[in-house]
Amino acid sequence: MAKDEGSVRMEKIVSLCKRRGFIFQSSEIYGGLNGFWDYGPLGVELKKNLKDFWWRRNVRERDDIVGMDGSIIMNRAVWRASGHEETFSDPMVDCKTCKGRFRADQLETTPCRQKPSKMVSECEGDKTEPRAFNLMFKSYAGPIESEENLVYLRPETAQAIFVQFRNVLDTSRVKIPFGIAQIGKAFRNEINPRNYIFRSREFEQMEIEYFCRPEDGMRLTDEWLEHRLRFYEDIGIPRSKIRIHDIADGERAFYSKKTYDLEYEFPFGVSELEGIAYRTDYDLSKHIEHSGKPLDVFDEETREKFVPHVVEPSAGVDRTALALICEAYDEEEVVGEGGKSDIRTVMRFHPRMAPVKCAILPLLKNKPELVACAKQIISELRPHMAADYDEAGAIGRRYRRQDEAGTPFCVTVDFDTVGENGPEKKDTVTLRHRDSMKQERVPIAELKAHLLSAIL
RNA sequence: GCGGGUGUAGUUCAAUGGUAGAACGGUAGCUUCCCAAGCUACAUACGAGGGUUCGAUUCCCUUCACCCGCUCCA
Repeated sequence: MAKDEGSVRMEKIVSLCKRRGFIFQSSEIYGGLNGFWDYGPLGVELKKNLKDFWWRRNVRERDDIVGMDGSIIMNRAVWRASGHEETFSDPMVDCKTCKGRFRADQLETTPCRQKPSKMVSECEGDKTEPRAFNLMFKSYAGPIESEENLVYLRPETAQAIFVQFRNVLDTSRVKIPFGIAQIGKAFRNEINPRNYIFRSREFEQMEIEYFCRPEDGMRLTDEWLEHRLRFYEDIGIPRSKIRIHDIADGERAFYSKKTYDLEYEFPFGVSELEGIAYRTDYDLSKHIEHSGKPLDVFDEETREKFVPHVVEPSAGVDRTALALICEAYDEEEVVGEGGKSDIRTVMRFHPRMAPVKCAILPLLKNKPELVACAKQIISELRPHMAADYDEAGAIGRRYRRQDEAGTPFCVTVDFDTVGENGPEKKDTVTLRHRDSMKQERVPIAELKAHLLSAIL
């Protein structure tokens, strides 16, 4: 069967990610582990840029959102209250006819609800395939592997925010409406991880729980939608590549009154990057019920207490990083001076997301004055941005290397820079632009400001 | 989870029942080199385990991983 365009493109992207050190298979030398991935030197920079920018936009640049960083392992009661422990149990089969739910391994011994003379495995009911609901990884806190010590790796980051709601409210002088933001790992024991890093068993989320008055929930959900779409544009994912999926009544989680999924057109299909869910007061109410603690707030206007409602924009870090990679990947035909053409592979990251912002290249490595000058320049840039130094091979080869890494700027130090060809061009360098391949002459003194303005 | 496919240097591929070649890439050196294809040298691979065999990268089995389709995605 012929491979479709998306598969071919995806294979090229996967290959480049390995070749250039964006993404590796976890524990690869031992054969890997299904559903787990590592980020290499370039990948970790990309992911860090994404998280840092998200944090800047949603925490640092706003006065109504504060951050926190919850532990991955929490008291088991958290997951009882949230409903995860109950819902994520053993593989279950639902019967659409009698509405019963049965353990898949007990179908032969469980009587049918409607025809108790028959077992579930024999009745006529329209049954689903067995579904494994318990997606939570288990471990034990403490040396004894006992039921009392059982803990879960969190399957979502949100609960850490809900259970610390009171502490944040009491210590940070925030007032409704306000949000708590968090970036962190979550774990789901997915039955079949798929699509490269898109669905993995260990992943990172960046999400906000935005607490508000009940009457503001719907409006704020729409406001967050716009805000989040702007974010994606600001990291280089155009609005035209994002599909907004307004989840219909009946398809949403039962506690949600409104949910938007933001989906990106990946080469393997349109898939979710982020969900913006109006979760009402479901989560806080559940924790009030289970913990017995007052998680409501006092309304100065109405002189009444109420449980805040919450709007949750929840984005997948790894999925967004993959979207950045997919969006950036480009091949273009370049015709050289001799009429010879070749394919240039270039990662067109937004400069703000690019793993390396700038590469400093001495034209020749066996000329000490060029090398010394280049090293001086990079030492001045390094406190301000990720910069790379490369002296190996022909200059054109080095440009192409940086193209595959997605480095937006290359700075070349040549004999003019060190004043060998007269004083006019002394202390200037060639600034080469990744996307256009155009070059300009820039004074070294202006370099830092020039680059910083482009990558902010 | 089911079905199909694929596993050989970093990547993309080749060959072979007698322990493997290439291209690109990488490293080192040469080079007044500004868009990969100038020169020289070097390094690097049969996913793992078991079986058949005098001998297995090749055949068989198991397993792991990846890809495609279905399923699933509280």
